[in-house]
Amino acid sequence: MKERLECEEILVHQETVERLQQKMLSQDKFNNLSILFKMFSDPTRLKILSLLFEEELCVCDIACLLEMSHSAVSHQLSLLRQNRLIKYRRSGKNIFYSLDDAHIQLIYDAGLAHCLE
Amino acid sequence: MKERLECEEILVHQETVERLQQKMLSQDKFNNLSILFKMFSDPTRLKILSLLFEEELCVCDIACLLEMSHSAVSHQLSLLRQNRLIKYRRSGKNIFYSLDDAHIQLIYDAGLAHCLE
DNA sequence: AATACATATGAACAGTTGTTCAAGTGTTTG
DNA sequence: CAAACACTTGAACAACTGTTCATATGTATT
Repeated sequence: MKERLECEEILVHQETVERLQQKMLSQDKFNNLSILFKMFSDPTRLKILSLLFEEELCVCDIACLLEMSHSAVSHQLSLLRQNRLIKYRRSGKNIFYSLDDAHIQLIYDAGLAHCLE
Repeated sequence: MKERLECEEILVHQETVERLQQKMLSQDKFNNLSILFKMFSDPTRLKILSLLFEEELCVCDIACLLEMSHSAVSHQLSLLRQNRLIKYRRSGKNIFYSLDDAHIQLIYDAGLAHCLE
């Protein structure tokens, strides 16, 4: 705390800091944004999303493709659903998942472009 | 395991699964991508990045703007540096950080666009 | 109605993450 | 060169994350 005050008064580029302070988004927006990116920060969820870019799939299909238990997949789908990245529809015994929003693929693609340099 | 085998042989859309299997990226790529997105999955790091989009800043500036300890900021900067999102240059006693790659802002902006709907 | 099936959910547990505290660099200034 | 400064680093710890296991829900079939 003492550190910070010294810094603020003596060392820092005062005008720069004040200008940037105005521009900064609210804590809430940063929190929401971090939650969105958190959805992309796990390989299992990325795999699921990449599959759903191609087409609608049921839990069973996804579990097979990922070689994971239905339960593990279902938990991840639940997270993606809660955060509005995907939606679902029931068809008889199956539940089909698909993307909820075209933005999602844009975010994924922007990340992938960076990774592939 | 038994569950999965049953699924693979009886229930799943066989052609769909096989086709998607071909298309899927390697585990390595998914891992790298998840690490990249993990950098965006914390509000503190998002704040830092958003500041660096505007201009080069020293640790002290950032700590002031975020009202956080130098140490906490430095740890986050270190992570961002290790993962090549930012670079730094020393100038006397100060170390100035800046973006390492224009892609970074594209990813951030794609996320923000989604959040703001 | 009873059973089987596809998926969901809750609890529990190991592994990871982000912060703090204390101590350590490297640079400038007197 | 000693002190002050700007920043980094390592250890430690609470909080969070992702998986597993066991159980529950809802739908179709018999």
